[in-house]
Amino acid sequence: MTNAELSRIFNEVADMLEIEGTDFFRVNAYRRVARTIDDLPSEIADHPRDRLEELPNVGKSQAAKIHELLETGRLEQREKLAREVPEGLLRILEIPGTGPKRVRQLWKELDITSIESLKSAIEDGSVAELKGLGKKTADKMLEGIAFLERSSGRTRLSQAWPLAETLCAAIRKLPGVKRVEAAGSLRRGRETVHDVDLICVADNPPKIVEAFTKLSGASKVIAAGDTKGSALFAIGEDREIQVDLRVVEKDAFGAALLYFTGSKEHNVRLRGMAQKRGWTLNEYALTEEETGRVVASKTEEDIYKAIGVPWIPPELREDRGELEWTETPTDLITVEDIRGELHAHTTASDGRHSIEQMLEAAKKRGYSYLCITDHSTSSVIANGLTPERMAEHAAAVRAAGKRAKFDLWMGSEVDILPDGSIDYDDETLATLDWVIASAHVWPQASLEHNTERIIRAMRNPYVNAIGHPTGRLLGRREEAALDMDAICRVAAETGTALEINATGHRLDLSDRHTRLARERGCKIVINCDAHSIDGFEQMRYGVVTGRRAGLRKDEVVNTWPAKRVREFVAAKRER
DNA sequence: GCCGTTTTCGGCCCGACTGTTTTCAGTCG
Repeated sequence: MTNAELSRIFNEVADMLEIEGTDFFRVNAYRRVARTIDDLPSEIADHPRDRLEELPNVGKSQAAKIHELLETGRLEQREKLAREVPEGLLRILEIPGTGPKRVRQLWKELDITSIESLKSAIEDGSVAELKGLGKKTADKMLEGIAFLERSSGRTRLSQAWPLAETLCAAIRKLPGVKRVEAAGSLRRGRETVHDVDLICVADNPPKIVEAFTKLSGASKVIAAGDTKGSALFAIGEDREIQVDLRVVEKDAFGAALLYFTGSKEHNVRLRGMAQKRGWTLNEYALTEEETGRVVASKTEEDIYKAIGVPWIPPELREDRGELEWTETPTDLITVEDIRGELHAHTTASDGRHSIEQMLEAAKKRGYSYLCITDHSTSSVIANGLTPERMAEHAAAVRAAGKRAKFDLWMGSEVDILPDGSIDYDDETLATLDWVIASAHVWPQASLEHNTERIIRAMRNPYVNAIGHPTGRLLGRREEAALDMDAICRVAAETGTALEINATGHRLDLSDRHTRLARERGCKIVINCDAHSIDGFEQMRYGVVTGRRAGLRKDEVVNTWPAKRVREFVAAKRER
């Protein structure tokens, strides 16, 4: 049983307990276990069973449940709950604005156990007659159902980030606005976000909230108060995402930014540390409890400093030990550290732009090198290059680099075939400056087979990096079953870099796997896998993913000068 | 149900907003 499956079960048990009316804190304990499991870099099935209790938020009782699930694939408690709580209620719980109390009320008083029966009960007016509800609440539920049906799950960072930028720019132009920044999971760089949180300082808060709800792209206003507004905004062709704007006092900006950036767990711990000093921390300020004196509030730095911890970069605010740091790391990877792109396609295979156009785009970004890595023979759909076409392409690439006086490299994104062999022979590979090996098709195979396939590729002396190692596509395809620990060990041993593919729908490696790779001493390369000149813009998504793993500049191959990258390639070939 | 430089029991975040309420409950983040 995988971590993802276990975590889903614990969350499901939490939902069912909550609908049953269980004490909130007990319910929350299950959610915390789910999160702990979700965060683990390695499979919990491989953990020593007698040490489960050492995991945070896992006590005796939860350890026994994990054990039961791993041993039998079942959980007695969950099955008992499932007999009591109809499955459809879990779906109803997902409707925005509908929480456990309402779900329980609908169930007990109207015997509603599915979205369908809820819809008809709303339409015949019986929901509106329930105590504490009315027509407005019922109508909101209908809208919530519609929202649920057209926006499945979370939105990719690469979709939410540009929207946040557009909205911030528009809000900055409103009269009286002093400052506006994105907070929330978007600021923390999570691969997907649930909503967008914006924090704003302005002269006339209610006016700004109102103007915000009328911005272009706002499709529905959910709330508009004196200091807070919520609206749905269109994203892409058929998606919407909720955006919350909070207007705060100038002096409270730091406290608000900290509070609304989260994570919840980071904030809870930070508040605990403040409490030990007799202070309280909320979205307005860090305050001395007895006197009400404001200790700090204007900037995040002030607040952290007062509490006695260094400023923590947002991407690392996940309560994974960061509050025990004595100083802020100064060498965490940034977009400015990136010196070149080592994964780019041209019209020779499936890219949209020519060698020259890609070269110009790289130059424009201030890169000092670029490697052209078109597909190999087997990627037929991507117009992969036969060795003969590849040789011609290489000549064109090298000539273009010479003409432009730019350090343009010839490489390949070569397919890892199902048996782990490489699509070009060694003689062909030896002509290249840099080789990324990627698995593009994942035939149904065991974890052992998949792992062996990647490891075999890494043992090839000409393979310098593994592209998008797990093959996942956010919201569309699960990562392949792989023993990532073993892969990281062999990557470190053979001098093969693992890629963080920065493409918005990949982010593969994930932050979690990047953390594991760091622990195993692997080198990382952050690539845009650019299929057009716009593709280079995605670098920031890869970089924040790395930052979430605590990735340092020196651990990232393409922050190095070209000479050092060439030495990295040469070192593996000489082994 | 977990956790502990305040503790093995008693906390565990709490304020904004909405709707249905005449003083508050539910939801959300």
